Amino acid sequence: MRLTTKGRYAVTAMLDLAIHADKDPVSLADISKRQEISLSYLEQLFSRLRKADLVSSVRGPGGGYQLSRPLDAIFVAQIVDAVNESIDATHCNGKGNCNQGEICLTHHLWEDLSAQIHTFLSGISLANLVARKDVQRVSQRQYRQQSEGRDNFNLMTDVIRSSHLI
Amino acid sequence: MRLTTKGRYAVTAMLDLAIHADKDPVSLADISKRQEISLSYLEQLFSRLRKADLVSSVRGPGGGYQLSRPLDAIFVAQIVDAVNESIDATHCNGKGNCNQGEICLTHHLWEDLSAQIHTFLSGISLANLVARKDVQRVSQRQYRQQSEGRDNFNLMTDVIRSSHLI
DNA sequence: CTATACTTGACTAAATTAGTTGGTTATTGC
DNA sequence: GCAATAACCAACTAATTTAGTCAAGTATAG
Repeated sequence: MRLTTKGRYAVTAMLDLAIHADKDPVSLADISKRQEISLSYLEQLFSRLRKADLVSSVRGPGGGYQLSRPLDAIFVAQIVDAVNESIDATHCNGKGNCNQGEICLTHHLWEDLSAQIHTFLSGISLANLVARKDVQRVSQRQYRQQSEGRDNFNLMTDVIRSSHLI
Repeated sequence: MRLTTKGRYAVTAMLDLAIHADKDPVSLADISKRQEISLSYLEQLFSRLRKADLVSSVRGPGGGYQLSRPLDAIFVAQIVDAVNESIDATHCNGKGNCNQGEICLTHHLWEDLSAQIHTFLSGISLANLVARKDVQRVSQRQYRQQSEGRDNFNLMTDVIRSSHLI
């Protein structure tokens, strides 16, 4: 799990897609204008998002991209993973021949930590973000709907429960 | 909140420090050998960790670095923040003159998300990691002690409660 | 006085991020 | 059929970040 501006661009673009998609596909040119991300950079990002099966494309005039799944089935972790090469395993990769019996403190630690963050971001869906954004725009308060809020809370407690650190 | 190998190096080095510090300071040369991180790179990292007041230094022979606070008062988020320049605010920074009334979807979204992760990593202390590491080495199971586990769970539920997304 | 080890700064190489250029291919509508 | 649209694709460049090197210092223990 790597977390840089690249991931932010991807999440932002996907959220833009989520917000502006009713039925017709959304062109990258539109996203580019709205979010001020260069078109060609978006092309690179969406190439990966498509390979990760998070979006599907429609060619030709009136074409563009569509989410390939409902809002509540696409999670921030998936988006970030799709555009970032996974973090390199460094040094003694798999071989286990690390120095003086310390048995690779480096690896296990960060990989676990990384998994934690991954699990955390797997708990936040585009639906969550859209809901938050909508409400933020409408009234700045009064979000956290009954059903959505409950589902998310349950989801998060599961995340917590399945974590190893706590 | 940025999350790259740089942060991993810092967390690893700090954990090494936490494990090998009884009373005497630990030299970067030792950490360098054990964790296979170049000495000069460690020097750069510890320069920042010192400025962030996470470690204190002792010069001269037998010198080195010591944690400037107890294990349970140093959190992963602080370490990562210390070595990473904070993520750039991009485009319409503060001015609010974003395009066609969208009022900077980009910012608020990612900054909130970023804050979430920050809060999450603020819940994991060096003490947590050391405990985990110890137990992992001893028996691979049977961690999650009574008291520690409870404290952490409470801490995390607070984190969850204070979050805005869920 | 000397060895140790932190401290500082400038410099370099590699990798990643971000963007550019210049195409091609598929599709729609006239 | 033809023109416009917009996805696709690859190579190339610039900027930034990461990682490491080099070469000075300064403080201190013995």
